[in-house]
Amino acid sequence: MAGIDDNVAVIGDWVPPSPSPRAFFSAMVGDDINSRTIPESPGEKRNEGLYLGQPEQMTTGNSEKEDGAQTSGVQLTELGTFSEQKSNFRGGLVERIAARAGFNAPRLNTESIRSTESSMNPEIRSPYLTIPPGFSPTTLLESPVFLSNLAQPSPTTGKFSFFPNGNSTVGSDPPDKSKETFFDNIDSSSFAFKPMGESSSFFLGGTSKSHGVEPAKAQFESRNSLHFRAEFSKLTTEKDSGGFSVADQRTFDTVGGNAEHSSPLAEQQDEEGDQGASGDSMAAGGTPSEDGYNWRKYGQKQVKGSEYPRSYYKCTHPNCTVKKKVERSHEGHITEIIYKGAHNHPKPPLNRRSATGSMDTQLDTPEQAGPQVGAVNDSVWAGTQKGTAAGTPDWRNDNVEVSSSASGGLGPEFGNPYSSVQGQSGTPFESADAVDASSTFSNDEDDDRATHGSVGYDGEGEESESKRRKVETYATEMSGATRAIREPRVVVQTTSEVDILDDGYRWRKYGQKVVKGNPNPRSYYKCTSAGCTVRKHVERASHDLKSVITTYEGKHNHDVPAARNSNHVNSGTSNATPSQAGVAVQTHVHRPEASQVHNSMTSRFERPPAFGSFRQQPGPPAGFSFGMNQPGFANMGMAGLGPGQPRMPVMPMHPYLAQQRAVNEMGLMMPKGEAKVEPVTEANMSLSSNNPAVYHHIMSRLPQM
DNA sequence: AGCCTTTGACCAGCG
DNA sequence: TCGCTGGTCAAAGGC
Repeated sequence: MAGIDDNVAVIGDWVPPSPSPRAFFSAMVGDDINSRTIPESPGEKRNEGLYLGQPEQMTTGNSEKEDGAQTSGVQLTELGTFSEQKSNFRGGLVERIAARAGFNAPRLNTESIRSTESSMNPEIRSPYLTIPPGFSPTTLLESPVFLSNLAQPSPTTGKFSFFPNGNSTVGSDPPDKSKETFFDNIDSSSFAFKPMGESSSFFLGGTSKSHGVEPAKAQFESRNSLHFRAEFSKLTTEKDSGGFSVADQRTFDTVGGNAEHSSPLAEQQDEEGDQGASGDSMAAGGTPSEDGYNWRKYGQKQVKGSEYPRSYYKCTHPNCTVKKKVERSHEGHITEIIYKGAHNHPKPPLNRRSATGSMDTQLDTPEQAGPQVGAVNDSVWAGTQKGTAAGTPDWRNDNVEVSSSASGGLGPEFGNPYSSVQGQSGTPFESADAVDASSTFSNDEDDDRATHGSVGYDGEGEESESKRRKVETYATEMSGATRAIREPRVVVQTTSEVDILDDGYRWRKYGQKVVKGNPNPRSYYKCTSAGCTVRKHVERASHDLKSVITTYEGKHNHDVPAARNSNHVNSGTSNATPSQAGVAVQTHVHRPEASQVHNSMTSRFERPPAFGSFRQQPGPPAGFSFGMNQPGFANMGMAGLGPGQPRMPVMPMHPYLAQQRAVNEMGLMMPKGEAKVEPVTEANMSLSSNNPAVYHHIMSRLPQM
């Protein structure tokens, strides 16, 4: 998450390159994806073309997870293309990101990627594999750009600005005015969560965050939609399992979860995640600028539980107290970014770093929203993202909003950015790499809290607490679990009543318990898909009953069930999930998230980007809800954007991205760049609903970035 | 000259 | 009370 605020959100900066959110929306809304006229940069277009162009493939892609080979094949192809394209772009994400971030984002190895992809196996895809060293999912998450592209600003990055901001332009083209208008409207109204900054999803549906980008390792926490946090925590299976005690004790399958995590794949992923994260993360977190804000490194040290050194950054803005912690792998990939506090100022002009790339700009935007807003909230690091404030221009407001209405804000914790976002109100997302579900759980509690807390929590006191929580959480996760294993964890916090439950996936409730710090019982769910180890737990935020915090753990190996996809928003309820209430919005969001989670988790990103938290506002804009809500591609699909249907403009971003966006909007930390990068998104948008595939693709890309 | 990074040391919280 | 750990400070150096 961007600073805490801003966490990760790398994405934001992208704005320029990527199509503006508006464009996306517009596209989504009105036009068929195909019809869309969003201009893209050549490179981008290509990507899109690739991805988008082949919705079917995308779909297939979805299957990828499940089907490794075939899909993978497709993906590979796409990915390969992708990567290549990226390279072509280069301006591409990586570069952009780097520029933005100020750091050098490792470039993707196309080759690597290809190979990885080629491997097709989900495993192979593991973030590591997939993600080129250069990319770290984390980065993406963090990178404001990413989000920003989406339009979501992330707290961290401050990009949250979301659509409104320059992001909208993203490069793309201006959709029809009508569309634009649409967006505009949306922006203003719909996106309450702008504040979210980090939380990714948000943006539209929270999805925005784009976590996608960062999948892996980084955990994202986006609490409310507002904030997103991307945190990377490694969970140990044991922890989870052990820690996890359910009051009800029904039967928790947690065990399995743990095991799962421990699975080689998981490990790989974790590792990858780390790597990827590092890479990406670097961009995101690593470089301060990634999120569009200017950071000054004031310290670095080796943290006990962490494999990599942790760098401490302060926002250089005069009165801004936002800080962020970034862990990078030796390779330079960002493995974790934690934002603390919310920016109380708009993102600085691109200037140097930001200037670096259009991407920066974009990134910035998104993140800004998030973290920035949160200024006040400095909750703990995690909270950084809090700032999330949703995309509102006023960071501060965001915070407020966020906190108050969870919905709105995402904590930036995740940096609010990313991560931090979590906070408050919004729905935070955490995507951590928790490998083990079980572990996750145990950790989750803490984590979640932390995350959430950070973001959301209003008062400073809360912040402090939240920080602690986060810190603790992280520490716990980090240390406890060996990071090695981290699985991506995504925490999505939605303000609304909506649960993430409806994420399009099928869930089986296997436990419920009251966790410390929250009088509200937490329900544990497992994905019912065969072979899928993804788990999630859902609980109401103690501070805001309206806020639902969903934490996803596990990877990913399958797409959203078709039916569900179709359900998406409207359907509202998801299978297992109880809450449907969220209604469309949530649904979208969730789904995306879920999908994201699944995908992302699986995806190479070491850390999954936070899924979006999208905070949806209690009442998602009607029109939007759909789009907005949709955090990720998945969402899109879910949204009912069928392949044939006009997709949501939302973009086809893959879940992560979406999430990121969300986050950004939330003000969370989403990774910026990548997502943004993505123009892809746009392209993605064009993609059909098959989000999963898209996600993957995107994911792939991102990392590459 | 200014800004940022690096890096060792210091401080505070916690068990 | 001690030790550990995380977070921060601040001098030195580089760009």
